[in-house]
Formats: sequence, C-alpha cells, structure tokens
Amino acid sequence: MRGQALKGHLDLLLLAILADGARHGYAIIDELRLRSDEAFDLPEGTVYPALHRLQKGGYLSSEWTEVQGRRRRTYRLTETGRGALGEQRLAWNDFTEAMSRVLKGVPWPDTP
Amino acid sequence: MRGQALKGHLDLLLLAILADGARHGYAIIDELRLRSDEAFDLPEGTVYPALHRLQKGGYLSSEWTEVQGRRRRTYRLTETGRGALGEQRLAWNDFTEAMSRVLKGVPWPDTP
DNA sequence: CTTGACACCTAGTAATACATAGTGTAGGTT
DNA sequence: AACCTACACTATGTATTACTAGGTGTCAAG
Repeated sequence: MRGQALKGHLDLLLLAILADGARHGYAIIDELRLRSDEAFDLPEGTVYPALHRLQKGGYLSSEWTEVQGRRRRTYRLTETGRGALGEQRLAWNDFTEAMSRVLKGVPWPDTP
Repeated sequence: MRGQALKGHLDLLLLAILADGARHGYAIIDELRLRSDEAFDLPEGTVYPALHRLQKGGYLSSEWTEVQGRRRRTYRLTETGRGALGEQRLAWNDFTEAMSRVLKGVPWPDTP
C-alpha cells in the first residue's frame, strides 16, 4: 500500500486504535498492522511524530512506564480526542460516499 | 469538506471524470462538484496544477480549442491514464477496506 | 557476542492541496 | 459607458505531513 494514500487519515487511524484502550507507540504499530490485515505497516518515523502532534493538539495524553527494563510511552485518548475521533469518522464517511458518487459512473476495465 | 482529506486521491478523481470523455479544466471542476453532490468544490489553484502534473506524467493529453472567443485547454485520457485509473481505483478499494477493518471495532458515540 | 526484536527519538526531504494574485473574454445590468 | 459576474487559464508561494534515514538503548536467543 502506497503510504501517500493515508495522507490526512493517519490521525483517524491512530485515534481509532486508542479508542479501545491505552497503548504505547510500538504496540499501536503492531495493532494497526494486525487489524488492517498487513495493509498498514507504518514506519516508526511516521507514527511517533504523529503521536506527538496529536498530544500537542490535546487529543492524547501520555505517561512513561517501565516494563522489563524497557521504557514505554503509553498514550491515551483525551475527551477532546474521543470527540475528534467521532468527527473524523463522520468526515471519513462523507468523504468515501462522495468518492463513490464520483466513481460510480466509471466502468471497470473489461467488465461489461 | 476539508480538502486535506483528498491528499493523494485527487488524481483518481480527475482521471475518473475524464473517463467518460474529454473535458476542459473548468468543466472538470463543475462536473466534480455536480457528481459529488457539492462535496468536492475544488479551487482552480488545486485542479489546474494537478492537470499539468498528470499530463506531464503521460496520463493525459491536451489540446487548445477556441469556443466563443474563449480559449480552452481540453484534456483527454491517454491509454496510460486509463490504466492508471484502473490501478488507482483498485488501490482506493484496498485502502477503504483496510480503513474499514481498523474502524470496525470502534464503537460510535451513544450508539449501543 | 552478535543478531534481532523491542522501544523510542529527531532532522531533513518530497509530495501536494491550497491560497493568492494575475490575465483576458463574454454577456448582462444599471 | 461603466461595472460586475461567470467563464477560463496561469504562476508563485506556503503549509501540512508521511516518510527516509539516522541515532540511542534494552533484552533474549543463537
């Protein structure tokens, strides 16, 4: 999957993963890969800055934890973040529906 | 609709509009607005550069025409462009399906 | 004792939608 | 005649953002 595709939709994915509980960055990457059936296999350099951005925007809170000698930063949805998740999900729905309308008239190659 | 959302998907939209016949830039904008039910109301500064980019990439050809004193650049899908349309449509399908899988587990607010 | 998985970070790059401003025609209104 | 709106295209600059590429460090397995 070419990453360009998720421009503007990464935040929604991250918020969605965090909707069912706090997770640390690496685990978020794993969960995204798992839930998307390998489609989203995001590099750390994509996810970590995005998490920082979301926290800076007030959508996430985070805290350091230490598990077996490894430090982890665990992220959690704020109320603002939960609200944004709902909004972005609606926006995603609108977007896909608009895309569908445009794409509807277009015939597929060699399908009569 | 926040335009950021269509990052990476604008090309698909333009190719789709041109799939059922040649059109000039302004008409493409109109058609996009019409087919998307007002959701995609793109500024000229978005569409024209994108058309130039697509032509440069070999996906479109263009020719000048003069209609009632107004010059128009009419764009047409090339064979390469038609191929790209098919590919990008498949990629779009894959993308939305992956998004759905990730979003599936997430409960909507106040819907039990 | 080296490799690989785990776990984080930052600086820089590339792509690209959009804002802004400019050029010019046609047709209608006042 | 002057003005405005829709039509129609162009160029330049900016902001966002996913990604690349590098770096730090821990732990377990071979």
